[in-house]
Amino acid sequence: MGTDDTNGEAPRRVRIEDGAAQADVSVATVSRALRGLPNVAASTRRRVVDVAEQLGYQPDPAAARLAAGRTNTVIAIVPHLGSWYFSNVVAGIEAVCTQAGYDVLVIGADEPSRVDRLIDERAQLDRRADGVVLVDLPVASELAESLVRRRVAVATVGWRVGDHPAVVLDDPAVGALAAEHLLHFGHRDLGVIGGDLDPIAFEVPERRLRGFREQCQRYGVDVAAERIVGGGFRLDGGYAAMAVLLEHDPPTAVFAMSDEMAFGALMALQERGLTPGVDVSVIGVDDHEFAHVVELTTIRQNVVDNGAAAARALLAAIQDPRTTTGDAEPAEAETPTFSLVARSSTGPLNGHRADRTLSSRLP
Amino acid sequence: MGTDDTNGEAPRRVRIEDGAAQADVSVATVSRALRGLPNVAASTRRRVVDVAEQLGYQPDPAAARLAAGRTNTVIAIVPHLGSWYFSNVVAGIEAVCTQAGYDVLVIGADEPSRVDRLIDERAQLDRRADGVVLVDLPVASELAESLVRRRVAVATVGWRVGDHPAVVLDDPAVGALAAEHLLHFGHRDLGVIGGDLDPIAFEVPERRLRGFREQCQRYGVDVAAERIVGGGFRLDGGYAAMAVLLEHDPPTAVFAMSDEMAFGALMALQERGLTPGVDVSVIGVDDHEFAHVVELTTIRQNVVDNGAAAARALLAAIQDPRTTTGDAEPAEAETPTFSLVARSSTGPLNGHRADRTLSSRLP
DNA sequence: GAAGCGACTGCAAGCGCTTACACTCCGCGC
DNA sequence: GCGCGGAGTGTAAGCGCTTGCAGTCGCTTC
Repeated sequence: MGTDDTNGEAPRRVRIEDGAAQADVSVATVSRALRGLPNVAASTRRRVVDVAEQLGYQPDPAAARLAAGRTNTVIAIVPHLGSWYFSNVVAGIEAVCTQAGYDVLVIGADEPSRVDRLIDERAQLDRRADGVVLVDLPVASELAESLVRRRVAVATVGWRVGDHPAVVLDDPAVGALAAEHLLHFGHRDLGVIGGDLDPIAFEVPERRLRGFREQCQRYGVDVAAERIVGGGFRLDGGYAAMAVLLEHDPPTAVFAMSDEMAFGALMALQERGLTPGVDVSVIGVDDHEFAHVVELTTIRQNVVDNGAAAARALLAAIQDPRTTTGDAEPAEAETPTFSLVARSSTGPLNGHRADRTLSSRLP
Repeated sequence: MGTDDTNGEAPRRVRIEDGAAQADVSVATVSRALRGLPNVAASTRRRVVDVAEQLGYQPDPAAARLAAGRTNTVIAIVPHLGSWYFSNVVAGIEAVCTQAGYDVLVIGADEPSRVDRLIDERAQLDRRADGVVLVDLPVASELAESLVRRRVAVATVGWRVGDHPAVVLDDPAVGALAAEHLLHFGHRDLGVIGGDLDPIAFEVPERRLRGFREQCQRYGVDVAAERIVGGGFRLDGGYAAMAVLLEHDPPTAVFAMSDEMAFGALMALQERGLTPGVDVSVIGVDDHEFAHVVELTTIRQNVVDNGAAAARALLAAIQDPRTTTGDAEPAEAETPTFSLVARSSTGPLNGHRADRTLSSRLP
């Protein structure tokens, strides 16, 4: 063990015993005082905190982890780090966790197989983190349980596993709201752009579609199967899907299950000289920051908040002692809100552009 | 220390000594064998590796960190996790580091002050990671040096600090290429949308502008100061900037320093019934995935690769023993490549739409 | 006034690894 | 035939914390 290699004049690290000596207490007391544990006299705590401050002492995370068996770390596993949706979810998770003093480890699960392997016993997730946020990752619930058995809290976004805290948009309601908006405008020939988030199958499209259809049925409207086209939740998928929809017997209004797909759909329209909201109405989901620029009607959700809510629920689960004993109340996360944001990409069936103004264009 | 609380039937962890016993060697040998260290007989190594495999043994990272003083962790600090550019850089970093067996910790430095505080001695970055990637964060070089003194390798993206490995686009050349493209089309009335990445001042806009102007000068063209407008590298900023440019004596071509700003600029044009590439040419930088959809001419760079390259250089620096002794060769990172991607948002001065086809529309 | 009880504090045993150092062989040179 | 060096292995001392347990001490409570 290098005791004193003075080559790079590396600053000597302040250890807990330095603080203990300085404050004239034992290391145990320093540890307790600094972590806000009970059974420390107020005056002692003051003194210790002051000394620590003055010395610039902070406990070594590795040592603390080893000794305590807690890592103060949260892992965020997302299908694809670079995409708009996931990166915003991660941003929300990071903000909350960092604030709470937790480190955030990110893992991109670009290959689906990687997920299982990750959560697998081997991966030692339990040695790395106190909790994991699974974002839109359809892991088998046995895997989640195996995590919990190993004392790792689990929270999910967009996907529900067992009764772990989950932040899941009320997708059927979102679908219904989209349908209602289009139906209300008089549209009866409806198309849907949705489909799997390739290569990971997940339930969101199905749920949104269900709500959409149910609402249509209330109006006695049926959505033809050939008017439901997959778009893979990506821009080019939306573009291609709209092209398919326009090919034969085009709908007058289209529900795209994400804004990115809606953008692609809009491009396909424009390329054909069709005006969104007049010739064909398009509604998306998310309220992506580009949506207001292209005047896309959409159903807004706050993606960053979704991540933050999941993180909060996760931290609560971590800190709830009952979690480890297995008899915890399922710590339910806040349900995300959503709302319709009407812009000019949707309009009444007969294309009356009416009194629509541009006032809502830009912030 | 809880020795055996059988409440949740938590699986007993496999420790190194289990492997040692099983393979009939000492723990030291197991440690060496598993980490590929020398001085282990091939036969012994085989045996140990097999046993570890069979037992599912993997060393506890916390214990390894504490004992070895290495963390096998890399921290990525970015201004804003949710933005397209940064999240893609992070994706590149994550891919490389995970591949190499390093954990990736992310920190969003949304408030600029947070950066200094982070790198500050207090923050114990050295106890958390072996290396840090600073993405477009203009930290003072003293801070970087203080990190190095504490044995933390540093690599940067978009910004150069001391002679640490840096992945920096040749911004003047990018500016020049943009200028050349527009000038070549005959444009002489040029506008620029650039400006600080608020709230963090950094050099990129300045460098791109310099190259742009120098190229213009070679054509005897001058860019009027009032035609250089800040856009904050965001979509709405680009929109607003284009509005300003159009207000009075509009340029015939505009260089937007990022695609996001260019998208905003395009919207501003369309809103006024102006056709990009005909009435006003617009060129961006990045080749954002939306660029090909709106037919934006741009200068492509591979953002994910930039992150990956920085990570590779960082890992090399971490593993290079000279780094710690201070006399390391500055491990230079690969220089990112860039290339012009011509689409229809730019065109010849007099708006001849010529033989442009839509063939390059979508993949 | 003795016993009892909390509130504090300290002692010391780990947590599960890594690694300096010591040791044992074995082959080889002279 | 002996010494030597190097390869391979083991021993054990930490790494810097956390925490169970065992006090210590000043007050209540009968």
